[in-house]
Amino acid sequence: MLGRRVTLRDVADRAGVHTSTASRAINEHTRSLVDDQTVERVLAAAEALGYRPNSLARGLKTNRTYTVGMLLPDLTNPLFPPIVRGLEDSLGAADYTVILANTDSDPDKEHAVLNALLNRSVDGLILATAQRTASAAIREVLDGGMPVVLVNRSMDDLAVSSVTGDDRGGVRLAVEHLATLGHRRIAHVAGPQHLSTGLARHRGFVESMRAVGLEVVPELVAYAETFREPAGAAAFRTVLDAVADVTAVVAANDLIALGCYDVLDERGLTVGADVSVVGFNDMLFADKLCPPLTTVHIPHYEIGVRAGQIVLDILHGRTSEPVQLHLEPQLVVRVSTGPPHHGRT
Amino acid sequence: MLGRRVTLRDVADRAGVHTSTASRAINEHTRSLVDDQTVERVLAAAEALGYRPNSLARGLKTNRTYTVGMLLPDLTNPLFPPIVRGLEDSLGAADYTVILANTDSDPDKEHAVLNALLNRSVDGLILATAQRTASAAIREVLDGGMPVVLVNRSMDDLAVSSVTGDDRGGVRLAVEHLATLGHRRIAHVAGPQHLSTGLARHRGFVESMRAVGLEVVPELVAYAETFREPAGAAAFRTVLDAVADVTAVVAANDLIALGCYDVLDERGLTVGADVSVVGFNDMLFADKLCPPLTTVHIPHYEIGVRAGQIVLDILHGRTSEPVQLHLEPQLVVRVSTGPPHHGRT
DNA sequence: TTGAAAGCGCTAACAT
DNA sequence: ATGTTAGCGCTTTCAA
Repeated sequence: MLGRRVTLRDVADRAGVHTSTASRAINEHTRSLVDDQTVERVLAAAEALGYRPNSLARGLKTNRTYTVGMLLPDLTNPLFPPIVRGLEDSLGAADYTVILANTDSDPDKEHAVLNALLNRSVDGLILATAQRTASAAIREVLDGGMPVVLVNRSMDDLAVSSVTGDDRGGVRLAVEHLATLGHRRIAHVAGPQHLSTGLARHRGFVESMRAVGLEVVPELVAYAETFREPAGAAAFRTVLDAVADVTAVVAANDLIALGCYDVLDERGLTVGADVSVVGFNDMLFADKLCPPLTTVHIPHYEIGVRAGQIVLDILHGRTSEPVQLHLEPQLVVRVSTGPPHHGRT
Repeated sequence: MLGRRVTLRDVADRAGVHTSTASRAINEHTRSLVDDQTVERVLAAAEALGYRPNSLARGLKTNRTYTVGMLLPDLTNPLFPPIVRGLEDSLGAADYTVILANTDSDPDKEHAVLNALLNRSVDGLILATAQRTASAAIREVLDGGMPVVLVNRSMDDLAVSSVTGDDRGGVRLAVEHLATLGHRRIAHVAGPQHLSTGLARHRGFVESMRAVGLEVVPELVAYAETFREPAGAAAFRTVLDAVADVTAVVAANDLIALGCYDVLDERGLTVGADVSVVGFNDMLFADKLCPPLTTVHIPHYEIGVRAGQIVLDILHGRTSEPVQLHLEPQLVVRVSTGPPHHGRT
């Protein structure tokens, strides 16, 4: 086993054919060009020798690496593993490999890892890091004609395909749920507004509040600087400090909801009984939290799957136009929401 | 930007040198062979043209891809993202890329994805999927001389390097904690015994119980078929059915601990107050569970970092012998443990 | 249906 | 210090 790797040449020799014939026999889509018996001999030889095609050589020749890069903020954020799995599963089925690169939401790092990906001649790019307006580096990639699909977040530029949850629709579900329970003073801890998710969920909040006949005073809305717990907590504190009779809050995501939990805890209030909290995403263990979180489920695995299919479509030239997919959200009612405690106006 | 990719040839032409000179100038470790002024001209030309080396061509020539493959059961398991991040961070710093492959703990799938990785000529392999005895496919890779590092789990074969938590020591911490609280009838829901983690934690349990002077009757130990919640629940049920006065349980990991939570819930018992539960790993959100889980923290990110360093050592030829690293665990006491409720014998 | 020949972009002897 | 040459393993015209 320490010997040289077996090459197509070895296979061809053993089968008594030329390498080009062996190549044709082994490559599914040229196989029809060669005699059935020859195919069999070649395949047998390949099998016997334990041949594995050298994908570098193939890629060098074909200008295809069968590799797709994915930029994401941080794999450690529970949002991403399911998306990545979906992507790997759909891309893997077509013999594509995905290479992950964490940016830690740092533009310099994004630039660096993007370059690393491009150096490896990825055939396409999945971006989970999109801002509403593209950075220069991303702009360049887009303009260069690289197949790109956005996941989770979209850009204002509709010329690039994206697969996201239905942010506005999802928040509507949350607001309607709370309104139905009898809440009237509903707060929103919004996410960063330079991200499509932060913006769309905020818009969804305002819209739906109006739709159910509730007033949105500015004090009911605070903006978290990031989608993480401490920022969510900080923002929610400002709301509680500003308005006394809040009975419910729609958090822009589950981590922000967790921040709201912390704040309520601090103030001796009980999540669910005193103040209802709704999250967004239905991340891993949302059902195991203290208390189990009512949240809007987004099919993250499927986001990955669909994104994979879209790059594949582009790569295989069977694409039409850029698409914006908004996958259907679903409200999951758990323990963090209930009727308002004191039925104030 | 739609034009042909710029090659070394283009750079060489612009700099007025031969491609081989350009190559030497661009490659850091041959740069000293060429005149300083020439280096400057080449680098300037590369910069101006936006040259990026074709890693396929380079790899084809050098037989190095600067790529390391990682086999893991499922990225979606909260155990792995931190390990992967650690790995990517340490490997990335040396310009290596990691390619992930999920096996879903399915031998056939493992075989398939392993092949996919080998086809890509990975320079090394990180295995988070190791069983105590290697499968034929893994054996073959090992025998072929591929640099391999095991993470999280090790093999009985000490000829292969591994980076794991200190399983036995970790469980000892858990048992001592419970014994100190006054527990005497302590159960163990063990993990699969064909995995080093399952075995070592079980051994650690038996050892430490003896060390603190407690008896281990067979009924106090049950074996979960997998490291997941339902299997943990099933196993714990058999313990509770067999022995009435259990006041605490050491779960082989956090997910199994969650299964124990479920069972106690079913039976109207309160975690912490009625029965203490200790987990293992300190996975994401272990502190947010209902109730927050007392568990043994394992530095997963660092496991990844160290594993990356070890492959790098092997790859750079500065390795000595295979090593077995056991990173130090730490008991994190939270709410799921407390003194036994009824002070029976 | 198969073979011959060229070449993808790069690196590494070898020669100068 | 630089150029010449060959070739990594594969695919793909082109010719037979």
